[in-house]
Amino acid sequence: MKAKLSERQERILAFIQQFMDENHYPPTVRDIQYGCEVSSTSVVDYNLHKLQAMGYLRRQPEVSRGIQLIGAGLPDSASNIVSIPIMGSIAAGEPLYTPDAPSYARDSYDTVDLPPFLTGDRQNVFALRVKGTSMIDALVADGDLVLLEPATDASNGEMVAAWLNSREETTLKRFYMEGDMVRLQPENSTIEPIIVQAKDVSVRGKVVGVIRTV
Amino acid sequence: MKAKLSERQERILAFIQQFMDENHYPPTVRDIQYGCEVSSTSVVDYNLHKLQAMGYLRRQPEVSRGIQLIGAGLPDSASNIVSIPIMGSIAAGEPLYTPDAPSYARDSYDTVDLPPFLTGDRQNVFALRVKGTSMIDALVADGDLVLLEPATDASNGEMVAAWLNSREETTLKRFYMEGDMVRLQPENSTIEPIIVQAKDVSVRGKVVGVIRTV
DNA sequence: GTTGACCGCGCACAAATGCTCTGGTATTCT
DNA sequence: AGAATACCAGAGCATTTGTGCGCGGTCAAC
Repeated sequence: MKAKLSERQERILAFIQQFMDENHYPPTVRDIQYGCEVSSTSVVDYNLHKLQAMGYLRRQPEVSRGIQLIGAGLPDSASNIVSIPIMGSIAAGEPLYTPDAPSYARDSYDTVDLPPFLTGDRQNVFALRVKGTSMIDALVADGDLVLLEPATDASNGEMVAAWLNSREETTLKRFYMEGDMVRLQPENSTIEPIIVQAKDVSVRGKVVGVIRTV
Repeated sequence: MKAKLSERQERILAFIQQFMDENHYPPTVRDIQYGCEVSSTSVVDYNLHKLQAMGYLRRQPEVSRGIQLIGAGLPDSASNIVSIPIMGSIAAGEPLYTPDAPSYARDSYDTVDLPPFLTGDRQNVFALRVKGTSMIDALVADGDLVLLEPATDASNGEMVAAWLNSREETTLKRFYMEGDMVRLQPENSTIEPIIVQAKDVSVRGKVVGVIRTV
């Protein structure tokens, strides 16, 4: 089914992409015709049918601009994105975060748009900007963005953001409950774990992702 | 300028959003008419003009489906996503990657959809899945997704994917040219750098981002 | 009441647009 | 060579679709 594309088909495909980037709706047959210097709409129609048969796009019959590109054969479901608020930074102090703030209050924060595969089906995911290198043993660098799901407790082995009374700071570690002690294991196995009384540590959220840009 | 919306206008706005989520092109005036149970197209037109004047959307005159939502709060769900191919894995072996494959040949790979802030304006960004813990000194864990920009050389201090002849493996390090030697400095400062002859190392790409999901 | 802004309704026109029909030109197959 | 196939060109039809126009209703101000 995946035959090679003719030069004209390549061009049409590229044009559709460009068109949808510039305007935010699909082109008409005639848009493509002029944009690709084709002499007839029928040629465009012909090649669109070909491209559809090869799975590069989908068309809605009888509908103007009823073209949607199918990138990489994915049936388009991945195209919606979610806005995640960046609710402060995490370093030594406590990040400013109120778990049950109304969702509309998210408007007051910066946000990042992310594809849903990063958040799964979790609700109320938020992000924190990491300041400093204190999380380096959790494989998190200065400037990284950490995605968190609000939580107040965790299962063993989960990566959590935990508040340590003794140090008065929040840190990212793997969580292990051992009797009435809690072991906070760094992601980096060459670093020693922290073991504290359960009452001296409180979970703030579970880590669901880390994003680093350079 | 930001007047309050009538119930009908709210509904129209919501319908446009829903419509663009389901199909991936804007609705026609009549789509809105039937979708919002309005009795006439002129009413839709009237309200669309209103909404446009209030800055909720933009219309292209004389153009079918020439509607695009703007406006805060509504993440532009359809566009602003780039598809990045996952071109293999990086661990001990050489990742399979041909730099000048035609762009549509990307179809043969899995892809991830990412917002553009992760790639900047770089071209041909691709992704590699990290296998194993050998990159842990670069703050990269097993299963992470590394975003790379193709490159054959690098400036000092840049994070690169480098092939080491002596070890026959690709690794992620910061790149420093020092005379005819190259120092590959781990991101994690507690780990010692690798220093090799310049001829024994070849840069494969620059790291532009790291993504971790748990 | 009268006026006028605001909003809705129905209709109709003209442009935009998808699609088809006919015919042509290469290239490949038999 | 003849037939089949793939692709293109031009013209035109039928539907889709944006837009304008006339009319009616509501409501507050005067």
